[in-house]
Amino acid sequence: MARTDTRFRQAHNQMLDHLRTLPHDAPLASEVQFATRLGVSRTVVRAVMQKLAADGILRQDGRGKRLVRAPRDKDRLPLRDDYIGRDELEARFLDWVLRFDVPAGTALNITQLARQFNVPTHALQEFLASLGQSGLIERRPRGGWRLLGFTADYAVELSEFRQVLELNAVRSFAALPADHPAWADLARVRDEHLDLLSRIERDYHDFSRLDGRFHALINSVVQNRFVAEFQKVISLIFHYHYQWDKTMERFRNEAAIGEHLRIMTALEARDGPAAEAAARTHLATSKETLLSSMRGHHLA
Amino acid sequence: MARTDTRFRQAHNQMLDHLRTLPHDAPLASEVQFATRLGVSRTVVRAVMQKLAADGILRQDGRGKRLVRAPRDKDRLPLRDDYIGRDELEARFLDWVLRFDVPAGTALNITQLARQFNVPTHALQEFLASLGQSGLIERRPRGGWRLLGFTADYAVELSEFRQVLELNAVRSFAALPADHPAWADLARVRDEHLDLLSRIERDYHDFSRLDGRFHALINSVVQNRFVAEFQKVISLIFHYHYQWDKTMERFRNEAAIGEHLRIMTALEARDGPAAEAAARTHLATSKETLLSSMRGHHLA
DNA sequence: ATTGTGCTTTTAATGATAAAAATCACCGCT
DNA sequence: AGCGGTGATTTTTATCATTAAAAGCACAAT
Repeated sequence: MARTDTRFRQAHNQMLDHLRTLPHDAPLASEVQFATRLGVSRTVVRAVMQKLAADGILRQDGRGKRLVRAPRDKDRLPLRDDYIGRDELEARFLDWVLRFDVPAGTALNITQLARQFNVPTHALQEFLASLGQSGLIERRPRGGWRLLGFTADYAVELSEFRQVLELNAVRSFAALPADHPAWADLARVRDEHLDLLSRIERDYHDFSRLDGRFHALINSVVQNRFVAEFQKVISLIFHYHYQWDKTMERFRNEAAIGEHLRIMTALEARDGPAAEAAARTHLATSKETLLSSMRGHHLA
Repeated sequence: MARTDTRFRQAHNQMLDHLRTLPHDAPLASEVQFATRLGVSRTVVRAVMQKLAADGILRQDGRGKRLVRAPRDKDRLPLRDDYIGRDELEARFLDWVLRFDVPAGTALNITQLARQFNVPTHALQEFLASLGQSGLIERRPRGGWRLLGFTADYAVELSEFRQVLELNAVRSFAALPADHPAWADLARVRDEHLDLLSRIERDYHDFSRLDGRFHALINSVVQNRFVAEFQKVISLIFHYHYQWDKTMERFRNEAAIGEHLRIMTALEARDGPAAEAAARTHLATSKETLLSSMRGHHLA
């Protein structure tokens, strides 16, 4: 077969919902209006109209379209469980790779993966291609894909790259003019750190999100699409690993809060070099945590 | 139809070439040996063998395969002009985008582009997806692709990103131990600069390649797959723009050689800060050149 | 002039299909 | 038994025809 008619079915059902709100024998809006309202092309609207006319729900002659009878529940078209979207696919794929510790060098099987993730093979192909630049995946010369895998090497290089980007961001941050809105954000995030620190015993789990916000803030002062793109990969991977390594979690998080605070204090004092040094320390810790988490997971 | 049989045809012709070197009635090697020699799977070898047997060129019963008659020229299978490879596609695509100055926001037409570049639609899809991270291209929500375009913004951000990476590389370079092989490479590249400078009047065109080698050398000391990946994009784009902006080319190149030499002198003196400063100057010039080249091209 | 509809053309997502690779099963020889 | 080979079968992936959806065109009605 070809394209799914999911769009048609959804539009059809939405149209039923709309018709139900209308009084009997009411005149209907134009095709273009419906098209924009439902977010589909006019072709789909026309197909829906025709179906509805055939089912005796409305009558159409030219532009004089009218409601004939109220739609019933059995008029709805069932829609098969749809394919998952791109973001969902990304999440599931990374989860699979990282959680099951797929060995480096594994040849990926498109068909099998496509079934596993419930996507058409094409979508998977495209997804893998888009992952190409992240260095996790490689195209085999004679077709097929190979998972390069999330190795220790990879983690080291990722951390170093992260360090390059983030130290640069810290330097830029320290040089911001006093009236830049980022300073207000920084004060807010600092308070959140202090707040979390006061109740760390109980809520140490909340650190992961705060960590994400902190690094996002630091990097936000560098307006650069390439940096932003990589930041996505980086935060994704670090985020995933934080989820597992539960050893010493409370301790690690408390220490990390301290390191964050030192960076922020130095920044607020406009002391660039001190901020850079503090950031360097923090990133080193972060790298160590990532590596040890990998070692632990690998032995498991 | 399905997969092309290009592989089969190529293997077939290669096999003919091989058979021609053999004496009459000679016994042939095993299928596996041919498979590895021709770089294809055994299935293809068998298909070729069968065809050759059907054409009366060889006789096969079990493992006793023998040459029956020498192959003639008309036994060769014609192979239709094959699809172009990935690198070729990349080159052509960038050439198209940059040279024809395709306006930002243009919706790309897969089918048309596939015809234009002589690739199957699928290959193009995959290529566009792989370009996703480069920020030149965007997936439209309801299918299709949009060219974000090579705008001034893009050039600025690319240059800044390049600066972050390359300054980091320069710092690493200055800190290398004295016995690192990169120092020898540096001396060689420096001599090449001096050499080109002495004959700049005539050979100023040769600078583009030397420039590429210089920056590649600087970045080679950072062993990082992410850096390497981006370096590819960066050098590609800068390379393309160098090709057009012919204004003042001789002057620009001479000046650039001087800037390169200053960086190298500082490096050889192990003066990190001086090298960084020189690199900063050079990258600023480079950025200006790129921007002005774009302005010139845009008005044309 | 604007808004709407009927009809046609174009485009891209999907599944079927065939080529190629990988795997299995078995044989003959040492 | 173990190695090197062939025959047959089973995946697996690149390509293409097909169809839903979008875009475009011409004209009618207000």
